[in-house]
Amino acid sequence: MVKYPSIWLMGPTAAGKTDLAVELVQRCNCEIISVDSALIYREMDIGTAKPEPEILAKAPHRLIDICDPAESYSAAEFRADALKEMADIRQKGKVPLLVGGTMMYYKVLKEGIANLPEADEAVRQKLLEEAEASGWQKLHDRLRTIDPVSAERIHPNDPQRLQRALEVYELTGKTLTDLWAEQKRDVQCNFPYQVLSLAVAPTERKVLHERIEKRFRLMLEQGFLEEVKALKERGDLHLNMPSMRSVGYRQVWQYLEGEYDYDEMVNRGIYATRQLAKRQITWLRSWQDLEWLDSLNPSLIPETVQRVQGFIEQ
RNA sequence: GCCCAGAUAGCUCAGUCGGUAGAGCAGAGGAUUGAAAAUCCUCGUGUCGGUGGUUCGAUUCCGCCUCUGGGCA
Repeated sequence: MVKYPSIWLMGPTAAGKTDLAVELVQRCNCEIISVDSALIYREMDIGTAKPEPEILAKAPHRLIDICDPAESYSAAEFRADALKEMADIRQKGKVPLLVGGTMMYYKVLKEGIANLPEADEAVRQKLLEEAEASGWQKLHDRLRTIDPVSAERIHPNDPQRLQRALEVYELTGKTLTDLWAEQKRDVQCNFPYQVLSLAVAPTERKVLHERIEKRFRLMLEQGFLEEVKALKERGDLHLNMPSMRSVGYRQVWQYLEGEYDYDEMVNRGIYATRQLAKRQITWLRSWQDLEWLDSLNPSLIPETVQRVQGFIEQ
């Protein structure tokens, strides 16, 4: 099978992915696809560190501003959307440059995803009510009887996965374990791209922490509070929606609700961002064939341009 | 100047009726299949402010000192 080239620029939040991508897209024959579960939302610009309109004008990003904050999106939808965008870019004779920090999206894009039912609000609500009435442990016990393999893997304290496993069974009558086995059997995951996996990050964690703090404070100066206030005033958004659970948005929302004072909100926002970065790095540590780039390397841009051009030409 | 209350993990604090101590937060490591910026798991040695005394043994009791709150002058 012919494999087309694609560049994946990964890395933790605040590492400088966007800046590097903007340089690459201007010097190499590629187009950007955003791989970011928060940039998909309209009306969420400051807190997501969405590139400015002027930047987007010279370096267009696909898959940003594709959802309303009241909507939810998923890794499976991302896979379909990204494959479409990649094919489109390829047909223009260019190379897809995927940029972002949502590691699960990358994983699902490359490895495929089982044919599972999509989220069902009614079923989720029912399971949630059951859990509130008799506890998640009860639901975990039930999962153990219908799908012991999944029950072994999913911790009783992990409501999200527990709810999902039971939801899938409720909707299909099949267990997650069986459906995953079907996915393996099908092996229809013919991902037609060769990937250059790059990850940007400062070598030292301390440096990343400083950048995160500085950026969060800058967001507040740029009017992050007002942005969240406006979202809150729409009246149709809630803290249990994926959009409003995003790092920073959740903490500002809770501050606006009076749950804690301003300084506490700033601290919590910074902590949440650092913790996000840590989880992203955990994904990257086990990523196959990853090439690390140092955010602080003074010749980061020319070296990366050269690496990317070399990859595209081969 | 006097009186009272504190001083224990990076932060906020609990505790030891005398046998060298533990929570939350932070931090670190890990997991990750339609919410993934989500959700979850694991990880706690620190001159218990300093210094003398009592004691087999003091972070714990007593004295003095230093610092921080609060009160009285």
